Amino acid sequence: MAKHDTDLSALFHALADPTRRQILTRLAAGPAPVSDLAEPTGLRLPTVMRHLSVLEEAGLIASSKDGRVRTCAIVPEALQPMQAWLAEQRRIWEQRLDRLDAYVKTLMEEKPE
Amino acid sequence: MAKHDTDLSALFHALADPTRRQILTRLAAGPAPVSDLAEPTGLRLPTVMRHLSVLEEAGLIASSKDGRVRTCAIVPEALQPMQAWLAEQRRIWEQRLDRLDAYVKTLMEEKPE
DNA sequence: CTGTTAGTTAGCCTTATGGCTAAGCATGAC
DNA sequence: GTCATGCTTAGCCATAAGGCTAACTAACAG
Repeated sequence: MAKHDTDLSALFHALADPTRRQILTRLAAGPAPVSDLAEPTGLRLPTVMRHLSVLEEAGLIASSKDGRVRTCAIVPEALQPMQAWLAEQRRIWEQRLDRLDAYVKTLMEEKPE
Repeated sequence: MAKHDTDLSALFHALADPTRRQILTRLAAGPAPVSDLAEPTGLRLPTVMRHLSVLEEAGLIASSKDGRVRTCAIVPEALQPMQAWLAEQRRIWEQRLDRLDAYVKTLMEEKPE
């Protein structure tokens, strides 16, 4: 599979955790040091550190240390690959929507589980 | 956290696996039985079955059994929550883009790792 | 220099994930 | 009935994920 597949996996995986999405939302309000990010999660620093490195490896955040304080910030372009994937899928999926719509409903009525 | 947070986690998690994305892409071409989905993955049936149930629990596919054949189909609306989350994030993130843009670049130059 | 503050690293624990084989259970073909 | 087919279930294994504590390092503050 192509390289951007790896990117997508890392991206989706990073976003699959509520704590990490919480951190991102917090960072949307502006850059913040690690401790500030940790506080509202109720988790310990080392745990948050790992969430941060997952986010950073996925390219969703960038960070830099000034003195003993590490400041983190979101990287807005990071969502782009996902945006692209989503747009492509919706394009394909919706081409078949009419055909599928009734069909899927039939499936779900026949056998909900 | 809200209920749709659980949904989002399940959704992102389901999409984080390349095999599962491959299956979805295959299904975009139209409904298919389990065996047909398994074949191009090179994985064993039970393994594929588990991928399918992850996809189904995330609401991304629906399936029904006719005789001994289970047919699977995508559920296009399933991407909607993700689409909504993405749109919202991009909205917030990009509000700060000007301010952040230069800042993040500074961070990354200072300390790439 | 001593003490606090902010991260960091190392290492442990438990659960989840992703793969497998082997065996089971329907259904459809003979 | 018997047998192949298509899915299902059970259970094993290795690795990854997400949490923790404890101990260490690097700045400031006095």
